Amino acid sequence: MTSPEAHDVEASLRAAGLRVTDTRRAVFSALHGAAHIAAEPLFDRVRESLPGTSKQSVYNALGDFVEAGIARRIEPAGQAGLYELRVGDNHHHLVCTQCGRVEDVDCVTGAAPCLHPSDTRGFAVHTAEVTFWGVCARCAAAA
Amino acid sequence: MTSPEAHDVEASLRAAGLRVTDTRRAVFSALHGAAHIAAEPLFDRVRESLPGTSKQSVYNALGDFVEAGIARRIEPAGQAGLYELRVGDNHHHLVCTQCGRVEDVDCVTGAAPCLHPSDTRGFAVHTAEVTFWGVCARCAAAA
DNA sequence: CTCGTTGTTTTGAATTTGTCAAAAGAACGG
DNA sequence: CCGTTCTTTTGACAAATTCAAAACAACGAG
Repeated sequence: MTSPEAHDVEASLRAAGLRVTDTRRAVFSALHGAAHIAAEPLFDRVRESLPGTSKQSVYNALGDFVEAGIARRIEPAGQAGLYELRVGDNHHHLVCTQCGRVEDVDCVTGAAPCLHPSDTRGFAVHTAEVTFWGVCARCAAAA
Repeated sequence: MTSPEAHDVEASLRAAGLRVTDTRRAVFSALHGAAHIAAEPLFDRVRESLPGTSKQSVYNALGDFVEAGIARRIEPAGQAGLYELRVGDNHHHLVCTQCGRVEDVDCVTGAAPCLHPSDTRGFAVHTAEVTFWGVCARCAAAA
């Protein structure tokens, strides 16, 4: 299941209430091939299958996906935004402080928000985003 | 204790191994007056007490403070970086998804990293950064 | 199947939030 | 008080988005 059937892509887009276009198909497929990817490299990938695509269209598609709930945007401090198709399970992220590598980790304790602040300060909390910072195996080995 | 004694500021800077300069004194004091503040508004505040200061100097001072460990930089997705003097206690943040307001919350469970991923994926984890997303009381009231 | 509406893409500029570099100036240990 | 080293200023530069308007395409109605 490394590349989704065209039908699956279309179905996903339609199910999200989005019109099916070449750009969106290509962006969705490219996202499918990477756990987390920034707009720029994703743009490069999209251009491989759909050469004329503009960067703005990629940003549009990504924004639409996030708004529609079929993609999620994360933004580890110091990096460009990353997009992922894995949504709805409130999973968390490991980020390497040296090379920036990002990996998924399952949620520590159940469903969103999965954690509750000691004092909500009057906020209606709906999500707890957890980012684990550390050094990845490769960077540790290199040192 | 809304504004620190000049002596305290100097002592803090020196203790961090930093030379004491007008810019740093002003930046530190301005930071002291706000729990979290972005570079731009902080620059405005600094200019009130030290009009000639350049934005670059403010960025320099903030970067130096972070490097020296006397300030911390957080970067909630979608916002400019925020600086805070509260360091060393691995506390977390509540962020309003509507207005962007940020509040501190004490760490849920003890000291850093305070949480451990279910699977470290080979990472040597040293910090768990938790961001609680929700709607603040004011925004909830406005809706 | 064709049209029209509505949503999408393109193009190109603009914005925000910083970083880089070099020269001038200031801190502080000796 | 001097000299070294660090800091500040100035101004250019850069990355990652966002904005806006005009051209274009999807797709439901007829």
